[in-house]
Amino acid sequence: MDKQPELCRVEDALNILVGKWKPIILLVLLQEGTKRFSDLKRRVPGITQKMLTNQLRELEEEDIITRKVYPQVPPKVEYSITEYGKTLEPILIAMHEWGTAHTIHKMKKAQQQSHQPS
Amino acid sequence: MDKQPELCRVEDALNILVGKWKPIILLVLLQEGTKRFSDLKRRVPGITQKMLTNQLRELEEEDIITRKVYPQVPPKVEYSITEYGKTLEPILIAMHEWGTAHTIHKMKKAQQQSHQPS
DNA sequence: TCCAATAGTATCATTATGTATACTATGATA
DNA sequence: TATCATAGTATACATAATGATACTATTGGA
Repeated sequence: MDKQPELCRVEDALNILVGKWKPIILLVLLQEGTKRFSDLKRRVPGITQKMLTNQLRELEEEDIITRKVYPQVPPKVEYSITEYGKTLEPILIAMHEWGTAHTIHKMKKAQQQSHQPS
Repeated sequence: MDKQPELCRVEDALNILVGKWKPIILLVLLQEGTKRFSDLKRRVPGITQKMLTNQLRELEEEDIITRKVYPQVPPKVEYSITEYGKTLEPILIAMHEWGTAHTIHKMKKAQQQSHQPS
């Protein structure tokens, strides 16, 4: 009856980390602290306003970041990691390390193949 | 000039872990060992043959799993985690634990909101 | 001769995700 | 009065990911 739902909890972490832009947004906020919208946009080259807004809203919805609006003109909005969001840091770092090692792994594999053609 | 490429290595781990089905496929293979195609299909409810094939091919391409074909009729193909693939286990487990905690976090939040309506 | 079983492909439809571009509000400043 | 800046929203469009369904090859057995 019960289809091993416990195996699928990984998805919950994944859904927060994925989206082409979330990891880098989170790493920037973790490593560099609170940032305003336009600073984030500059810090994440290539992202469109729509996607940045979109990803920030999703992260806010999950309590990973907070959004603070200053009632000024021109507008000022600051985004920060929450304490809860900081609990993701070990995963982010583990993934970052694995990702780096994996990039090297792939380079080595590609080299071997160029030395030993089929 | 250089746009902090090191921040994006997370993506490499992510690209292997994501796809709606990869985490559960990997967890099944890690926890239950070698499995044939049809067993995996049964073990991952809801996946289509196309997606299972697709995800397995991508994992194989990255050296995370191996594919062993037995020249029989009807065909028999076995999939296993590689030693290299096993290096993903800590991340998978960390994500699984975080995901479980996060599910609880969301439940509590939902409860609070039902007790304190706006 | 026809069917069953396994491990797939092939084709098309649907959704999700991402991009491009234009547009808005406000008040300070030129 | 026109222009700038910020933090968006709205709209249309393009591409990629996923899903549903039907189909294939092989050969031992009914």
